[in-house]
Amino acid sequence: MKEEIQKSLQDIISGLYDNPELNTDLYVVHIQDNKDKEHGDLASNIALVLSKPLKKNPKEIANEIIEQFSLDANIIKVEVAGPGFINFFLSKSSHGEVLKKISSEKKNYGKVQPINKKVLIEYVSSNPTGPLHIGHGRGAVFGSVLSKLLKEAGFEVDEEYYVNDFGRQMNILSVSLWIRYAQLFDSQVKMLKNGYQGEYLIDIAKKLKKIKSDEFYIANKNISKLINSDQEEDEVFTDHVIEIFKSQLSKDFNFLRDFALEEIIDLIKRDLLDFGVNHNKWFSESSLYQNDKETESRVEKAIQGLKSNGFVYEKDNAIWFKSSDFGDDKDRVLKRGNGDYTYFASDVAYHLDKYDRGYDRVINIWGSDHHGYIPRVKAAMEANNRDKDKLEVVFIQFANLIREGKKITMSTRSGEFITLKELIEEVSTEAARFFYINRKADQHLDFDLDLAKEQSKDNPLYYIQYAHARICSVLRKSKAKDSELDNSDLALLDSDREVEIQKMLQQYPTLIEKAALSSEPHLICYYLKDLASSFHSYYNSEKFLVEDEMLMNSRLFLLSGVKQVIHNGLSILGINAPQEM
RNA sequence: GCCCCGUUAGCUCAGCCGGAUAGAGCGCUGGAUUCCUAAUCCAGAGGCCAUAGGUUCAAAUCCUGUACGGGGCACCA
Repeated sequence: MKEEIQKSLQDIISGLYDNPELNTDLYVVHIQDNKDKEHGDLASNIALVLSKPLKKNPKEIANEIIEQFSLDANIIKVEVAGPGFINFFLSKSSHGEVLKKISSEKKNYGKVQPINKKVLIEYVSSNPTGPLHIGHGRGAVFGSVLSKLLKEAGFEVDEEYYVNDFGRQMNILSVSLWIRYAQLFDSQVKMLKNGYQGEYLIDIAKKLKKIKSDEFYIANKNISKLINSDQEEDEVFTDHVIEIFKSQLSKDFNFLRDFALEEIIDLIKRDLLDFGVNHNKWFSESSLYQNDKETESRVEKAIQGLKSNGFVYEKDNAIWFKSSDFGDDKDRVLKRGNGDYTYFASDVAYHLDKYDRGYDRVINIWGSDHHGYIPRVKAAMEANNRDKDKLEVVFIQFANLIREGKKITMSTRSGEFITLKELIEEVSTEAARFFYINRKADQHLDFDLDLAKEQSKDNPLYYIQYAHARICSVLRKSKAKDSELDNSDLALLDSDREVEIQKMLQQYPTLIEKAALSSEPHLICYYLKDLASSFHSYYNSEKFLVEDEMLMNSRLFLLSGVKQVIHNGLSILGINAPQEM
């Protein structure tokens, strides 16, 4: 309906005012939904916009336009109001079209035809050194909902997890695992101060013991003494221990590392799956460093690319990238003085790889603490002759957990964090997903654990789900068949509440499109709350199982539309719409 | 110092690609259930949209400054 009005207005103004001085194609007619019923259903501000270029009174323009506008069965009245708005009044029966559409499209209502565009969303990508904790939860939900949303908007989506399985932290993880393992034989062995303290490594150590018995321990027993001499958090000492381990265990050290890595990734994958998060691609950082006999690794190639464009230099034994040439605060190190590549070096190679895989959009979902990181990555893309604007980064602000009105404090040090798994066990996957996504991503979020568990209208998720369950219940009792509802008389749905609900249902596809384009899935939550609220009002004001079968069927038809849209919206959030509660 | 983000009802927050009288939930006050799920609904009170300018026919919305609050600025990952 909007599109039709827009088109005919566009035709009218180009007919009336188009001339060599004024190209009316430049003025896009905007049609808005009106809040106030007095103003009709839809309105256009085009006369106000054209007032200046035409040097004419907007009301006069509006009147000229509506003279040319022809009414039909759906658009029953048009008028000029206020400073020059053109208001459109729709017939009550015209609102019912949306119900037929929903009824025929069902799950696909709101879905856009494939647009043949590919998008890569990289998210979570937490270090594989321990299980996911609640700090990762928000990004995880956001990424998975955005993925569903973009699929709904017609994109082909890949969801990727970048595994940081390279470098020093992997070594520390291996050492930590060995210590946990050694502790199974000698409880006197102490964990490194800088080691990974979490208990999950004990479980993994037990598994290791099952496979290797005491083999690794006996052969390297002497290291325990060295470790126990660790008294303070000294990075140099930690590196020293790593070196000893590497030389003494040699091949076994790699085994240890691979074993720990595999176990932890397994843990992460299980947690994500329980949380409704499904990455279809897992990208290993260390693969960027593999080189075939003939070619250099992707990291070396990436640096070579920067170098050949003249943006690399050497200083203090390190290799630097001149990111300051592209607006970054300062230059960044690619390869440290000790010969190690930095994380940034990996990231340059990784992003080049993403670009070269042929996506139309590349989206990163990062914790907001990484925002200072954008300039250098974009600089690296630019320096490699790639379009820096292709990379979109969404920042996720941290979430606080609130219990009994108070913030729960955590320290990631020493492993005292609440895991994602514990959160899910406490409040359920669905509540956790909803509460994480319910707020704009770049805003602080207070996650109220008590509210998430509450079963009342104060809990917005229950409120929405309850609306769905209530409708299911009515439909069950009515025993009405879909085919009967399809033939109901839509003109009977003419009360204010009924019209309002039909309008809301009509807005759903626009909402999905908007949420997808702006990467703002929280809009779905707000929409669903509004829709549920309108339904609950309606439910309390009308009776549905009435004698008059035509009336009953038309009302039930409306309810089934609401039900379908709640279902579709929740499914994008990865949340179930219950038949009963 | 530099860079992000915020400031809207007592509280928690929507709205922000400019549109007509600024919204929701909680809390507060008062009401609704012989009936399809009261896990619900209805009504009322409650606002200089931080502040000062600017752009515009029109600003909570766009631009600039200021104040206050949160976060970030590694040869870490």
